Amino acid sequence: MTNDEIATLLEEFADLLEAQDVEYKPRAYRRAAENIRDHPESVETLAADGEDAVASIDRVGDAIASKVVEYVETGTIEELDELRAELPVEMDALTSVDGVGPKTVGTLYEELGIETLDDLEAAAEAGDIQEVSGFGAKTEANILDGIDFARQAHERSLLGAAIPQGEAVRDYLRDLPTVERAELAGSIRRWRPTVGDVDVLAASEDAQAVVDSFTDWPEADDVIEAGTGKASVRAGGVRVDLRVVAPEAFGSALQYFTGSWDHNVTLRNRAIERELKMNEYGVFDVSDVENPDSKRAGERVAGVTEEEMYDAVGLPWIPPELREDRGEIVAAAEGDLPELLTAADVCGDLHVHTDWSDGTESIRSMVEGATRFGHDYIAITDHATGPGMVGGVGLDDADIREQLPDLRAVADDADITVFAGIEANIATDGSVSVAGDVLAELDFVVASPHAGLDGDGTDRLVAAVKHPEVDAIGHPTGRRLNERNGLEIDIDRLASVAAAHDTALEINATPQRLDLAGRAVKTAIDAGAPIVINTDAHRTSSYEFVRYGVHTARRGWATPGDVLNTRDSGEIASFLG
DNA sequence: GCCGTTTTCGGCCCGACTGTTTTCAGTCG
Repeated sequence: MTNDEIATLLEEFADLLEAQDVEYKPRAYRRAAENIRDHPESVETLAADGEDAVASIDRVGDAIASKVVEYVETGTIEELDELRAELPVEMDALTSVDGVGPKTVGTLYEELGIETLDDLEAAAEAGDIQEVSGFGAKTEANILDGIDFARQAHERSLLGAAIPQGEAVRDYLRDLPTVERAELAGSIRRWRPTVGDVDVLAASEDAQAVVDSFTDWPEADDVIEAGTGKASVRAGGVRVDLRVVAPEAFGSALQYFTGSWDHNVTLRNRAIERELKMNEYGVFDVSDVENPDSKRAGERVAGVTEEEMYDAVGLPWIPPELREDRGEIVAAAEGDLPELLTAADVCGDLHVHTDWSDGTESIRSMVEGATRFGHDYIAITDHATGPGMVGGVGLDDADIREQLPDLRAVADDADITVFAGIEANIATDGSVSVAGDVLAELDFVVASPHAGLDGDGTDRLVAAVKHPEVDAIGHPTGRRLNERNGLEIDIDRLASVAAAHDTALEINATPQRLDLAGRAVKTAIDAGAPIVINTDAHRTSSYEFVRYGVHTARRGWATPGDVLNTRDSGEIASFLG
């Protein structure tokens, strides 16, 4: 039972309550759900320790904690079942239709008995929906339009898919003569591993012209809505939201729409303490204002740039990746923000495959590709055979010894340093799939879990960390975004052992993985464990994924000094020696 | 239902857009 599962259940609870016009509770359930989903430990495990342990999670109180424990123990929540019986609808599916929320679902069930997407489609096609009070022909047509999109997976998009789309629309907007500035905003600017949509912000004196050009964007498949200051389109299965603001409010809008929500709440409270009001239009001095509730009351003291916004509340600018309300505002106030690493700091890739295992290119081709990419060194780490290596892609000990002379020969010719390595498998008992004397002949050993990727993996990984020949743990949890959650790991314990044994923990930059995640990276760094950012490239075109790893590291507050492969090849060699 | 260097009771972010409305409700971010 994953945290995500529990969170989804609480969100259904919230929707059902909201459909019945219950006030405030829905928000309480949603905030609890969000914090449970993001909780670093397994909430199922917490629940075994009782309600108090669950209630220790922020925004989770006694009532919700007892429901979570009930769910973990019995597999069901009585009160939720009662709500479902009163409103027996496929809430998740129905609310994924654009413009349909819990209240609409409630009304359509009461009036027309609609329970499923199929019911909804049939009612819309029959013209029944526009007969319901409060609904009209237009609403009915919009619902019909949105059903197909809702049926297609309404999963969140991978950052690796959303970023290229976002950058394309951003650059398209920047090229418009009416646009002064354009930036991505929202979770994509914070580089969250998955995003619900692409948010883009533009500064212009002529909002209507920008909206018109945006809806004409050649890559847009469909226009969802278009107003005077904002518009939404679908492009390649992703929803892209545009907002246009006046140039003098670009900084405040960018700050506001970048979020996170919790970061902005903390920031806004800090503003209130200083008799300031902070919103998407700027920072306003309301110390002399009788009614500060109106949205632009008081003298405007900031808003053109983000730097100005933070400066107005006595803070330095905070990088978007840190804006998750995990202590960044306190750190900023005390001058303790980390000097985050950048893509330019990374000078090598220590996890690369070739056609000796499941890569698509030769050793030489991968080395040349890395050279063109600008790396100073790489480690060739083909798969060793072992659990999870199906179809004979993995190298056995004899294969590894056979590959080694080839590898050394390419290395001798190369313009960059080439380390001879292997990606060994970590079995469920923590053993490593390659003989110790073979590993000892290699320069770099990354050990990774590839099978049995559920349950608690801490002991398993700790055993691998302690192995004398293992230099790094690859994709530690084994998660694949939108597919599987991977191992649960006590990252505190793993990291402290890793620190003691000088074993690096990998941020695997493959967009489907991004493993470790930012929050775990921060814990690992705090414990003193070295981090290594690798692409796990199976072809030369994948070297560019390194930026997703870099920004994941930034989400974990990483400085260049925390990351192994910011060091030059000589320093790497001595780390390995 | 949750939470508190304003608080254990009385508040909960708020503005834009849409569609349906005679002044607003629902959705969304």
